Amino acid sequence: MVRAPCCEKMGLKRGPWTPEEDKILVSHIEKKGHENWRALPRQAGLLRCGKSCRLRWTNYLRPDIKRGNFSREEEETIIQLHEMLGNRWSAIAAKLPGRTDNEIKNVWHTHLKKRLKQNQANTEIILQSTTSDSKSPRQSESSDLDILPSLHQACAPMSPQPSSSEFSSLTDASVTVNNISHIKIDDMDLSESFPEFGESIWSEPPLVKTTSWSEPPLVETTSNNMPSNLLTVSADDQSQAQSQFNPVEIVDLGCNYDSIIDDDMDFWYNLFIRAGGSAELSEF
DNA sequence: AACTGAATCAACCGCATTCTA
DNA sequence: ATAGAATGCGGTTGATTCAGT
Repeated sequence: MVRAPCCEKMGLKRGPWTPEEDKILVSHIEKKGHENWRALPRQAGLLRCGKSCRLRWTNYLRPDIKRGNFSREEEETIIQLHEMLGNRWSAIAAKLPGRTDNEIKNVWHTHLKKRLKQNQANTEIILQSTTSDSKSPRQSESSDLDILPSLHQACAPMSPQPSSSEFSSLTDASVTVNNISHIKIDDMDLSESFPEFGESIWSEPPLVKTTSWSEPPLVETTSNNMPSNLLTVSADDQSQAQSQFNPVEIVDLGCNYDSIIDDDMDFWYNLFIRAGGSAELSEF
């Protein structure tokens, strides 16, 4: 049995809004504001519930609403923010002036989710082809990082595609500190992806650090508990060879790994995904 | 032209959270 | 401190439009 809708129960109108109703609502809000949504329809003379009026105003009638198709930039922003925030549509909408949570949610479900799925499928195909060729001498001698260019191509719609020369500069830029390889990811502009953390933490290019599975998770952070620009990537444990990507560990100096709260974990996890990784959180 | 399935998007529902008396 | 009201939010629905046959 379905619970009767509140509007119907009270003899109020439901369904699509008419232009007349829109006019009444807009002119009432322009004159008196919307301090009390519950009382508003009665004051305005509308046969609607307050909830319906609020929704109509916030999703359609608000003067600052931007109509029309989403730009590529807006879509990229949604994808990046969704990686960080998940289905927190209102939080995502807050970063996109003129767009509503409802609109963003719709775009996500109708366009972006499909696109990401396609990207993921492309990635899997590429990875399968790279692992199935493992008998070739060149492949067996190569570093796990060799998959990065093809991985990047698979993710192309999500991020700018580096040229082959850019990729060679990527690997050329690797350095070794304490027997750990650090590879710069030059093509990622993480300051755009995570602007709320300020410019300071992105002042250095992000690094990917390769290490072995046998090592305990490194924990490395800056003094203000902000994320450092290091990710730790396993490179040499054969038992993990079937894994599609190198596992990435959180690098957070001086901070108790266990004490990282859920939101922080989300941040790190999303940062890892931005770096091209793919893993369940439990793998950490 | 008619039909059908897919895509789109406005609107609703109900739970969670915040506010207020 | 607490209960009820108000509001916010995310998931879902269903009417409409579009594209393919």
